[in-house]
Amino acid sequence: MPELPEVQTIASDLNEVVGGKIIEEVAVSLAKIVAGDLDRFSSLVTGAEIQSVVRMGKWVRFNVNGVQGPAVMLAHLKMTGQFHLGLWPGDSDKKNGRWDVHDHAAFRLKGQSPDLDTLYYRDIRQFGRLRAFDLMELDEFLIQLDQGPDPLTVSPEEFYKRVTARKGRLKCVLLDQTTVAGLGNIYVDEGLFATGLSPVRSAATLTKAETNLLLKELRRILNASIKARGSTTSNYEGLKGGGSFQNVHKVYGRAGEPCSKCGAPIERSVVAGRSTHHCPHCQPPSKEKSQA
DNA sequence: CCGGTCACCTGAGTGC
DNA sequence: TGCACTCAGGTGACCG
Repeated sequence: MPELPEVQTIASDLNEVVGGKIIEEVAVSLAKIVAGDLDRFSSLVTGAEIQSVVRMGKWVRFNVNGVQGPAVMLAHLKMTGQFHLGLWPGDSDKKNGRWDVHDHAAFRLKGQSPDLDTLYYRDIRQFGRLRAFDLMELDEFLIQLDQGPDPLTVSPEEFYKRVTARKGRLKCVLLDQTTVAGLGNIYVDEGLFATGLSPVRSAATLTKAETNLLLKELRRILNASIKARGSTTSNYEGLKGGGSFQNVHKVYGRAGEPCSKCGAPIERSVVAGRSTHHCPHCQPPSKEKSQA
């Protein structure tokens, strides 16, 4: 589900609402949602104070100060992961909450208002994962993950180098989190449309001017989406509600509708196994951009 | 190195 | 109503 703007929204909502809170108790109702050893996870997280919550690519990163020192909890939401507040799951007592079918982990927070004392992780399709590390383990994990730089902060030179170092099709290269980390299907389609680049163009053939423009357009779109709290199509929302950026998508989810630049119908195709939306007139596969 | 396909899951939408 | 089928914002494994 979520890409960079949505994860950014989720992380900053969390930072505001649970930053500074202490995790008093952890419960996991679906063991596979925690990657690695569950006891290790619980011992790292239980009793820890949440210092801050930030976005790292498409990961939500909780920086915590645990009983045995600093630690980090990472959440990858994949398609349908969400965080929401509720009541600690209990039994008969009316004051207790209940597991929803799709809630898989619960964190009881100290100092939270008594009617919403628990942060739940919910995930309809169960693709997402939670993991926890001490700082040594985190280093190892991040090396193995090999995420690229953030598209919002990467330098144009670095972006040019990373994109053109790859022989694959532009769309695949941008979706690959080792190129840059945070783009997904929606924002790649939107960025390519805004730049007039074909999704199937070989990444290695891009000029410096083209990658510069692509980066500029991606940033413009990502920042506008962050302002709108992201795009809501089905299963996404932050702690404080969903976003509205889907209303200004130019190509994503608009197959058959007229292109906003030239009026030609937007085409849907499949690239890299992902549904891909582009204007065949404004984004021709040849090297040259078509300027009417 | 590269692309294609499947697998992981549930639910919403569509067409018969 | 019901059933069969397709699709979904992500990634990782496997195969040729």
